[in-house]
Parts: sequence; C-alpha cells; structure tokens
Amino acid sequence: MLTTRPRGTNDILPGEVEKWQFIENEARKVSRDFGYQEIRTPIFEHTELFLRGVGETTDIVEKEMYSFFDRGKRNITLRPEGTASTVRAFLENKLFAEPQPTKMYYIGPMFRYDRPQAGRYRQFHQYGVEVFGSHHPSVDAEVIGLACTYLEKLGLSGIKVHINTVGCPECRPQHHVNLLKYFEDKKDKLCNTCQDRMAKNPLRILDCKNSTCQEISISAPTTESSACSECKGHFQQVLNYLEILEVNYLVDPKLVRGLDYYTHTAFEILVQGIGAQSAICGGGRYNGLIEQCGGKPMPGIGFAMGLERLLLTLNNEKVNLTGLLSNPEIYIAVTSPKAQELSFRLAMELRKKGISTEKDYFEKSLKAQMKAADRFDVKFTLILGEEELANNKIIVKEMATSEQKEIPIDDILSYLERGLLKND
RNA sequence: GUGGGUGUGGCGAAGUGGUCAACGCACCGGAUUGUGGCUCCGGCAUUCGUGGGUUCAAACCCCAUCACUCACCCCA
Repeated sequence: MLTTRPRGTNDILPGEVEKWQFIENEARKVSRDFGYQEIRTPIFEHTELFLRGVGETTDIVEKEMYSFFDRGKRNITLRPEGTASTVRAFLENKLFAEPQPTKMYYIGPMFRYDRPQAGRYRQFHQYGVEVFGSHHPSVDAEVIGLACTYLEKLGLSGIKVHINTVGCPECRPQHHVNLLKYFEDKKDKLCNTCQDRMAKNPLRILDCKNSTCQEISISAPTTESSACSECKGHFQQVLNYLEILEVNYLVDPKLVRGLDYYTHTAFEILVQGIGAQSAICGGGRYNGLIEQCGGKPMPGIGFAMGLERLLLTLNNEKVNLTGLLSNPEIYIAVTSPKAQELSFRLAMELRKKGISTEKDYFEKSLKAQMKAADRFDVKFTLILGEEELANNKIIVKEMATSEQKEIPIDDILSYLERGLLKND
C-alpha cells in the first residue's frame, strides 16, 4: 500500500455511513423544528479569525491548530470549531441587518492537532447551533433543550446536563481574586499544573482530576458566589426556563470551559462508557465574541456536539440503528451470454422505475448468482437464460418462499411492481 | 508534548528459537449436466508492521523505526 490515512482521521465506510446520514438528517429535522437554518462556512479561514475568536491563550490556538501558508502567503487555518466562522459569516454578510435573533446550525468536519484517543480525532465532526442577538435567558434554555430533544429523539435516555455560570467581564475578575485568595495558602499541596494555573487561569483548578486538587477545590468559592447580581439573576432564570422544559440538569460549580469567549451560561452534556472523553456536547453564552470579531456588541449563545462521540454513545447504549441499510429488491441472474444484453436493459428499466436492482458482473454460474442474490437479501430473483429467451419469458423466483413463475417478458415490470407493493 | 499497551492472511486468533506458520469466520470453487439459505469437500500467508543485529537456525532474543490503541494536558 502506498500510504495510510493521516493519523487521527477516519474513513467512514459503507455500513457505517448510513448511521451518519441518519444522525445528520435527525439534526436537520430537529433544527428546523426549533427554527434554526443551516449555514455552511468554509472549512478553512484566515488564521487571525481563530486567534481572536477562540482566544490566544487557549490550547486550541496554542498547540492544536492546523495552520499553513497558502501559495499566496496567506496564513490559513483548518477550522478547529464552528462558532468563530459563523460569527464571521454573520458579520461579513450583514445578517445583523435582518430581523433578530439569528438562529443557525451547522454540521461538518473540524480539525485539531491532538494525540488521538477514544472519542478524539484530528478530523472530527460537529453539529452545532448558534443564536445571535438575544440576551434572553429563555434562549439559553432553548439551546440546551434543543440539544436534549435531539439526543432523546435519537433514542438516548437519561440525558444529564451539567450547567454553571462562568460570570461576565464585570464579575469574573472578582472571582479570580477570590479564587487566588482561597488557594494562596494551599498552593504547595496543588499539583504542578495547577500551580501554573494559579497564574494563568485559576478557574481551571476547579476541574483538575488530581484527587488532592479536587479535595482542596471542594470548598473553593464558586463562580456563582462571586457572580454579580446580573449574572446571578440570569443564571436563575435560565434554570427556571430549563425546569419549564423539564430538562434534567445538574448545577456543577466546577464546570468551566476552555474557550475564552464564554460568558454567563456554560453547559456540557456528559455520557458514560465511551472512554475518558465523556462530553458529547458543550456550549454556552459568548456575549463578547461578536464585538471581539469586529461587530457591534451583540450577545450570542450556542453549542457544539461531537458526532463521533455521539455515535460511540449510541453504539454503547445499544440504540438500534439497524434497518438503515437499503438492500436491492431485485437480482437478475443470467445463464446465457445471449441474455446479457436483455438483462442489462431490464436492470436499467427497473432502476429507472425506482426499483433497486443488482446483477452479476462476472458471468458466474447460476448457483453462484443465486448465492449472491441470497446475500443481497433480495425479494425476487429473475432468471434469464436460453430457454426463457426462446419463449420470451423470464423466471421470477420469490426468495422467501422459493416459489417461481414464468412471466412474459413484456409483463415483467408491472408484475414486479405489483409483487413489491404487496409486502411493503 | 509525556506515559502505558499492541502489531501473525480480508477479519478474529494460536504459536515465545529448530520440518510444510494451527484453528474459526469471511471469500472463491465443487458435490453428475440451469437455482440460494443447511451439510460435506477443496482453494486461499515462500511469511509473521518495517529495517538492522545475535545465531548453524528467529514470527519467537536484541536494537531501531513506523503504525495502531488507551491515558495525561485539553477538548467535541
């Protein structure tokens, strides 16, 4: 073999691709039901979009971007997430001039240079939604409710939403101060990375997996406790709306998100049994992002769902995704070279009528062709040979019952149409 | 970037120094002359990720390298 697929990428093969089509179609349906329209943005953007949009100090920007110079010496990056591109398209195409809010969704590949592991790939796929233009807490709840509805429609039960408020530019500095004050005298006990986090981003100490760090964090000041009254109020209302939607949520004071742009509401949907990467959906509010990208101040909120992780979960939960495969309905077996042309034309006519039809491509024995027909699990096998050709007839064998009849060739189309209708 | 595990035919998998590299599944062919699903028979790796070394002899030992995989960081 010349080479293999690049590390962290996957071929989605026949048999698997039907599942993708299914979950993508369901995403489109649910999005439409909630009033979201699809947007398709380029898979690569100018690097500066992500530098500003995602945040210079995030891991994504610092070590995970697929960036390169194109032949025109432009600095280009394969998109690592969907929100920045959506905001850019919103501004560039002046969608803000339309009636607000703007509710959009996207489905497509994203790229991050990570070490692959279960549920993490260098090219992965996300279904995401974004709402621009409204601060209203019901929007936060709607977006979360949309994610839950989608997952439930796919057959996942017991969805649990973890939710928190990460504050706003007004109160976040105060929270940092409170955290630093709290951790100051305990610094020696923290793990090395958390000691670094003291300086860089003390918020992240809260979700460190080191057990002593966790113990220390238990009684750390929560974001909610340091939140300003506006943030608190917003958060309470979001929770209230979630209850109206009967969304099963858990306030998780330790939930923080790694992207710089989040404000107020942050949430994740976690599942078990698919490895260490258990968040299949993450999102939150980003009220500063549109302005950050050069627009007028305008609030926004959204989520992104990892489709590989979703598929892993559906698989793990034994959600039935079978029956998505479509087998041919008819197999045409040919036993005489003379019958080849007629059978070929017949196959084409059936296909044009919307009757999916398979045939042999090797001039195999009838036995072998019957075997193939059986494997395709067709309803009828047509047999065409010298005798049939001579009599202007064709044998129709119903595979399930093994019954077979001779039908005049001229009547075969209508005969099959009736026969296929009978059991559908 | 760091650490662990694994690499034998299309897939699963035995074999840990000494004839032809088990077996199962899948695939292909056949079991009297034109018919599937069961059964039976036959076929299917000059070769054990790759390169080098040790040895009379290596899939099995050593070194290197690559790939896959899981985990950390972080995220979907």
